[in-house]
Amino acid sequence: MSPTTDHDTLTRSVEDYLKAIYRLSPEGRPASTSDIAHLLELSAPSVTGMVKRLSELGLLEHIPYKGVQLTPAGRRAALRMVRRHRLIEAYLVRFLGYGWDTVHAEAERLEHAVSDTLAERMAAALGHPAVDPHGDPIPAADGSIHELACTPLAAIAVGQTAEIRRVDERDSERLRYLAALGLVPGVVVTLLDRQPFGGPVTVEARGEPHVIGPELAQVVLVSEGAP
Amino acid sequence: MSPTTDHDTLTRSVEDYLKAIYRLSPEGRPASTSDIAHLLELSAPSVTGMVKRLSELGLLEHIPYKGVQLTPAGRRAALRMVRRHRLIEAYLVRFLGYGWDTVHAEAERLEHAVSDTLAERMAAALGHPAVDPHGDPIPAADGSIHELACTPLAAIAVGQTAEIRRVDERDSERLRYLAALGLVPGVVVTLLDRQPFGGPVTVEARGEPHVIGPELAQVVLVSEGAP
DNA sequence: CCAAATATTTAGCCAACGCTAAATTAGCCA
DNA sequence: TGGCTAATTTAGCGTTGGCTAAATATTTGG
Repeated sequence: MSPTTDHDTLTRSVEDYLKAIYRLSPEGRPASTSDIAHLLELSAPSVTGMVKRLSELGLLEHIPYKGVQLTPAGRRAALRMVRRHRLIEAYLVRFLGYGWDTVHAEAERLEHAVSDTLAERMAAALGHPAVDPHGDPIPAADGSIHELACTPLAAIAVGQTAEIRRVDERDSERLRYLAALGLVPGVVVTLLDRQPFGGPVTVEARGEPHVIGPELAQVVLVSEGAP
Repeated sequence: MSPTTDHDTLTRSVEDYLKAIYRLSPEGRPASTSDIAHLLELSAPSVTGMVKRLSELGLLEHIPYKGVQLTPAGRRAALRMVRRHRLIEAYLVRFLGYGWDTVHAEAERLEHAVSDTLAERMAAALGHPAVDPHGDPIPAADGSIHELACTPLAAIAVGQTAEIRRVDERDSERLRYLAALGLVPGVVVTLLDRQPFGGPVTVEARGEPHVIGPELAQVVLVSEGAP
């Protein structure tokens, strides 16, 4: 209820900044100016300028040359955006024929336009899902979120079996490729082989072996718990 | 395919101006600066300024001190917004529990954020409806639209029977009141009485008589063709 | 421990879009 | 037709949120 918490006074840009800072550091560690600039594809001075305004709005704290941390109000606002984004993705995939590789861009625009009411109606229509189509957890309306403990596929031991939980959503090419291989959340995989020095790994999914590069194996998150 | 037709280069503001100008004159008569200003709740000088920019973008033609007319490109862009707006309203009422009195504000924001793809998917999910929940016709994707010939309820003859077709969507209070009276599109009414000098009219709807003021009777549009 | 490389901020600029106050034009009426 | 009023435009300004170039701080490697 503080004036800084008042939504709808937040600009599209402001919302993007808060979301970016949250993504860079969900735990609240300071995030660097240049990381924010890189993530939002903006120049570093633009970020410095906006950061100054956001800190005046009480949404974050800025220690010059050191970094930026969301205040509780900033974090709340960021989580609200994350919730919307993921609910929208889930809704579009479930009800409007979107694929997991195409929802991101649409959600990126819609998240700034939906009201709280609409977000909650979508949540209800979906049966209040816990995760979005990429396995990312959807924060609750009260701002609580539990990230489930995952490790990159690249990091598990050879011979180990695990379930795919979550895949970075941002590159649609990559998502299409992974879907073609059947490497989607819920699928159980076994690591058959790993080449040294950052080489490719071989995984078995649905009885089929696949060789995938290390950077892919880094963004596919799994958790142990073979059924 | 001309550069001026390229969508997504259009700002939220630009889209609002085009829509407003279209609403003020669907037939293409010149619209006045101050009418635009009034509709958008902006100052007249702001409108003059934007009008200059829009005419440089090739979206309208401006004869100073005379008025403004959409070019074909401007009209296309306006109709695209109108289509989205009405599809969104229809979708929200049909699938997400909105009432006809609450959809307008939500659609007003969403129309700027949905992609063509999403608009068409909503249209498909709805079965390509011809009208929105207020009876306003939804332009086709190719920009064609047929306004059905209607007369204000205030204008029909005493004793005449007609069907409610369309109600101005913008005032939710009014919409709620009309819904409470059962005066919604599809309902057949008979004009029982009209008081002179802009006095109230009495209509019968579903066997019940209702006395309504002249301004209400002006925004409820009917067409003759009692079943 | 200092210098070079890197990160960050400051300075100064621009475009979009809003505003008010003042000037101008149009339209009307005597 | 001349002037009054109302509509419209021009002038000048403010905010948001970008940018580049230059200055400054930090970090790192020799």
